[in-house]
Amino acid sequence: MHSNYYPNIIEKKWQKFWEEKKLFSCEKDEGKKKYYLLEMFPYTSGSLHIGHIRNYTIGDVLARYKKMRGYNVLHPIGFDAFGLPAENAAIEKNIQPREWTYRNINQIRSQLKRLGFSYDWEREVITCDKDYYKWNQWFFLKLYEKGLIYRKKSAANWCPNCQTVLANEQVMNGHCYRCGTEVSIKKFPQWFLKTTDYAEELLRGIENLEGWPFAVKKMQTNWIGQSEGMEIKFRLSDNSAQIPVFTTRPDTVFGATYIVLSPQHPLVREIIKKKPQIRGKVELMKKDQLKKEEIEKKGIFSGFEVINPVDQEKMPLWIANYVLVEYGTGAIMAVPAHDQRDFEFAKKYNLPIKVVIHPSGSNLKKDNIKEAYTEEGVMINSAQFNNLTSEEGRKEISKWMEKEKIASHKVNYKLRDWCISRQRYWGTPIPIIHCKKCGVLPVPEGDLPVILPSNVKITGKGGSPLNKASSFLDCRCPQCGGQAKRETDTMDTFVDSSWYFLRYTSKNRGHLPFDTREANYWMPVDQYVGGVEHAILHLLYSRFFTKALRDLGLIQIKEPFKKLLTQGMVVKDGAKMSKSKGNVVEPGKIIEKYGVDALRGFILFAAPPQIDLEWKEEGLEGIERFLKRVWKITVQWIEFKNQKAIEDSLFKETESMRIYRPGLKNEEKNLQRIVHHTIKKVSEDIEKRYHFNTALASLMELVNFLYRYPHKKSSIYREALSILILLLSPFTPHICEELWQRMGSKGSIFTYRWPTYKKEFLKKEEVTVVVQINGKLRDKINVLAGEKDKKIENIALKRDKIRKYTRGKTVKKTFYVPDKLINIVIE
RNA sequence: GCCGGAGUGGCGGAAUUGGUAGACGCAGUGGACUUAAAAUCCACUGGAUAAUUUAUAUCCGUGCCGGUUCAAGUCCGGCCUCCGGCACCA
Repeated sequence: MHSNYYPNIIEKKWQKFWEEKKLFSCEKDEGKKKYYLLEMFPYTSGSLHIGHIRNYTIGDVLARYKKMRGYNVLHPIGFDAFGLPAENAAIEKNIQPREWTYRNINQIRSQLKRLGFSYDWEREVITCDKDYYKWNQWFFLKLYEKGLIYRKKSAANWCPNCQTVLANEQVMNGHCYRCGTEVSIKKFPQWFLKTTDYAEELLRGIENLEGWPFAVKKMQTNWIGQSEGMEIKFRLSDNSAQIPVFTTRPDTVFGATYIVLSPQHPLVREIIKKKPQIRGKVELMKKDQLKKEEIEKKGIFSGFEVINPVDQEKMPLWIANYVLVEYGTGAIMAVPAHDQRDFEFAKKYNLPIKVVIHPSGSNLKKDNIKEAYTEEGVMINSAQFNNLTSEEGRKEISKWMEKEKIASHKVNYKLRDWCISRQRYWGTPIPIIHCKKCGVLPVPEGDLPVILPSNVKITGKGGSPLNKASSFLDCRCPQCGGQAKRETDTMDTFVDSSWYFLRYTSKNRGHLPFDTREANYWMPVDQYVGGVEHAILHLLYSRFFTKALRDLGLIQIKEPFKKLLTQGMVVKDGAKMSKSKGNVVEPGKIIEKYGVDALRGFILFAAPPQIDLEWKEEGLEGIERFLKRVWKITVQWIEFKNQKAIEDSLFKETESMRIYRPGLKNEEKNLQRIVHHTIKKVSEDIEKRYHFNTALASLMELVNFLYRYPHKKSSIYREALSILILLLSPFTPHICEELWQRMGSKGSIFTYRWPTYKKEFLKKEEVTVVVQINGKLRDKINVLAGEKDKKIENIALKRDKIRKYTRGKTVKKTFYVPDKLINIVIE
């Protein structure tokens, strides 16, 4: 046994021990309180970097802590393995995506094991395994049956040279990332999940997510984007068609001076039939609108007129690029006086402006306004609604329009249905068959999984690779038995990650995606830890999936993640660590030099988890120093004792250490108080605030105190030491396990209970009270704790330093904060 | 433009409910140990002024301006800067 601290030796030893003893594998146990801790599983595009390690270290501290608190902890891990990077690697390195992916998985898995995280490896999930993606297909069928999946034409980025679809991140300034050709937009049928069916529930559910960061909830709320208003029916002056429009400002309806259709609005097709001369312009506008950069407003006059149903006024009908077809009704009423966009458009095309809202107390003239007045105000030019405030106007006009049957109340969402089609190889094949005779048919459940063929050539050119794999493509129609073709789209990888947390709950899951009884025991995830970049999509899709699966009767919960912790990035020299910036730190080298515990300690100590972490190697040295100090005082103590004495004195009880004892000497009482204070501080920092940095700081203070403590052979010192090791163990588990065993324990430290503190031992007998004169610190006095304010005042007023200030003045008032501070107000 | 978040020493950060601003650590300075270095240990370490035999004393200080309060990093009003999200959503 070495008397020096060699992290690499002890770390490997205990990692092996934990794995062999299956210390962190868990089973459903109704008699025990469960705790499901989940970290976002790694994407298998390379090896782990410091950011991952930060994520998993945060989770690991919580998992180990909860275990010591007596919870039945589920702490699983897996691999998010489908996706575009594997195809890119296939093209660049001439390697099969599967081979490349599994190589990465093996690499990451061995990294995770070398880091000693407390995972239950028996529950591992790999999303590109057929046993996993089979269930993506199965859910697809179930949701299809329920009418939650449909197919429609939709636009995608298209490279005309490579003849392939591009993901947004493959489009660089409007050009193909591979060949540099200008990217165009192509429309073709794709598969959609009806997330909008759940828009309202997804929105309302946010309110109940008490353990989620406010910022994430806000982002999801904005993303769902609910707005309430009226749908008003305008009609063409020749009565040939109705044009419903959505507005959140029915109070401005008398101010509408023209109506605008999106170029993609269905009515535009009818208009073109009657006015073929605008066809070219409209087609051009449609194309322009699909581009992201387009900002200049452009319009085409349709030649038609529309009647405003509230006053029968006629107004022109325009087609313009600033109206989106996907939102509302694809048409708007334009109120240039009170909407900035309409204002700009009206100015450009010389359209009338009609003021219907005044700022209260001042006048607004249509000829001299420079921008739209979008605030609240008082109504004018609005018939019987004049002189109402805009707020009242909204209510009254809405009521009146509903009565007149010209409008109805409407709630709109920005949230769109989720397009899950990807024209890619490395993903879950969508289980659909296209038959010329029978049409679009789902693959029968018994035929699942539809296996992704291997040895498909990935070239990055000429559409989806599956289109060229005839063994995959050709099949029999499940209905007529004739020749048919398989769907070649694969699923968005976000489908994989929308339910993986359910899969983890069951160990035996051969014939089901997960065991419902297991899922009902373990779910919801009590604590989810991951990057804030997933604040919207992944978390929203998972919430959607959970609700959809609940409606399929597969689970009982409404929300998948009870608490969410979003950790900050790891930065170095002021920039996010990335290969392109050349500031990546190689974790393997750090571990070799300092050990896993020092790396964990640094990550946890340098900043609270929610904020960005600045990588500084000097900081690691500081933690290493601290760990050596812990090592030194413990090993020193062990050397004082013979092994027999250790066994006799220690670890008789598995509950917390005794360190509560009456009749102690002063310095012992001091030690007792500091130990109890540290227990409280560390427990609360972990549990209530995730402030691991301050928890470690208080442990450092305890170590500093123990360093100076004179009676290193006393039993209270031994108890303090063992509590220190227990409190430190979730943060730096390996060194603590080693020291714990050396101190004489037989079992793992993680089978011991977390220490608890007693309030009575937190109290000081003597306290330092700050004396302020008019709020400024002037003196400090040491007094017995719990003294009355009058007594403190008397003592303070007798002090020389204080008399200097009070001489010749009168004391007006004093404020006393018990055992802390007295403020004497003079003159 | 809209919606969030954040600004504290040379640096990372602490101050949890309005009550000693700067815990803990890094870096730095001085000293001990050593033939020497590393390691370790001890002390100091926000700024300014005064004093220095000693102790210290006074003022300033949490992005800026103002307010509330006996007391403000913390609360209120108005700005500035940075970071993140959304963005022609009617």
